[in-house]
Amino acid sequence: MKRHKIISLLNTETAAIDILIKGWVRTRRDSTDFSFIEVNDGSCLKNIQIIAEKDLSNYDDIKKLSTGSAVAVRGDLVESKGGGQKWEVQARHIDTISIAPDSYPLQKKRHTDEYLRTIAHLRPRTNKYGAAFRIRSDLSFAIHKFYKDKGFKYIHTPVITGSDCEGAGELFRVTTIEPDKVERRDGKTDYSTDFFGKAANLTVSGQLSAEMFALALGDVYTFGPTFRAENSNTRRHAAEFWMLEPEIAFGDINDNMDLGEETIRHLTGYALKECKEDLGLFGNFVDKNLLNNLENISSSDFIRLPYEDAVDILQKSGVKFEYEISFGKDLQAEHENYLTEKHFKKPVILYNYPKNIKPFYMRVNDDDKTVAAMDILVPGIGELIGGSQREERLDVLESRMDECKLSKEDYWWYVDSRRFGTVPHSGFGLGFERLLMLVTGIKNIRDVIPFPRTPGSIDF
RNA sequence: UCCCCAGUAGCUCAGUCGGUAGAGCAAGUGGCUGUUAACCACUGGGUCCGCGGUUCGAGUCCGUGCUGGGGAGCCA
Repeated sequence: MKRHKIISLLNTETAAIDILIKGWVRTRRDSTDFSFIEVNDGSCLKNIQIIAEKDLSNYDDIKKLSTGSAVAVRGDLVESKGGGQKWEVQARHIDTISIAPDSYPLQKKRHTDEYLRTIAHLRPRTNKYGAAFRIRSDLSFAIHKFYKDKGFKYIHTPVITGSDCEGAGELFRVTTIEPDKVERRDGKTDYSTDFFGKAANLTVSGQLSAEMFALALGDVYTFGPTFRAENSNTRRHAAEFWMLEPEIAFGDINDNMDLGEETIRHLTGYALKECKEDLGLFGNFVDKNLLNNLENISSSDFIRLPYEDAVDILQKSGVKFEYEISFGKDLQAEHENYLTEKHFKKPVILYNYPKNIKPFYMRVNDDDKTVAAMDILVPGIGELIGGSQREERLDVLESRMDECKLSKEDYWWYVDSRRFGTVPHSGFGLGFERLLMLVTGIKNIRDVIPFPRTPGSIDF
């Protein structure tokens, strides 16, 4: 007999005879002649209430069902005689699949996020984390749907890369050489005997590969794990995280800003529409303003501001910042927060940054001072998107690589793409966990990824 | 990596001036009840993060290490 998902039973309009559910006991309450058992199967936030009468043959066992135990219940879906729920299951048979001992760490009360992080293998069984990871699943799907509907092709870019200085932070080395057998040549590690015959690393971005495919398939995107070995200890950074990276052929910086804004607004709108029940939990218990904030983000235009104007606003704000801002300096967190949380109180797209603080591949503007970069900053999180129009002119790209002291030989294939049919193109990276933080109101990135990897922490 | 805060029962926390440990919830037992974070009574439960020091005496003060959290930098 096929098991029914609890979500479909709770959403049904009609009673049903002889259904089967399987799930985990959240709580049991005993009455004189029967027990109430609340069962959750992960298909939705809500539990279904099971009525187990004492004339069931294994009623003694049923009264031993503890929080966390697994059961299979056959019975009838009937209208509930009590308040609080429309449907309940009048049980005919309850099979105990497994009993959780009283050492089961999840109790019928609120736990702190810090404690739940120490039992990350069990935390998806809580209401809050179940909801967070259902939303994560739904928004992953929404990304694919959104880009497919726009005619973008999904590209699987490599996780292991040979280019060792993409300019986006520290790298995790990939090697098969035993640490105590490392050979040295000219004072450096000799990778010629290593698996790939040269140094290899986990990718910090699929962008360079994605650009090659944008110049072939038109509009493309990548969506997968990314690795940074930075010793970052903040609530916004993880060593392994997921990044969405679209790349638009023939698109300029304005097309790029349009796509970034549309992506964020679409995904927040999608969550409001398709994840109502789970999102409601976060609106009630995590951030009372969450739903209003998401409505505002999804329904109103973002601010677009050249970097130079942002510097001007910050300088004239009268606010005493810890770090002074002036043209040529990167914005500090306090500056970003001022713009998104105090001055505009909404997402802000900053563009045309000074070229000295941005990587080699960003397109140099006519002023020769700035590049066609754009960051999307959102309240509470900071940078959610970073992107740019790419430098498509061979001579400009090569001279920028020289300025940044990058080896053109190592990037020969990247440079090659500017020789053959080069066209203007643009793209960005969106931190998926940061998007989930925005959508759920969860304040720590470790709580929106199933098993977080951070400096000094790789349990589970 | 730097700055700040914290670590006491299974969980969340209190612990006054340095005088040898407490609550709520959870668990166990019993009772009651179409209940719904059920309720009532009773019972058990402690390496006060580790190490060292000061002191007649340290959960409390000092040093140090570890772990966790917040902020900064790096970035998505």
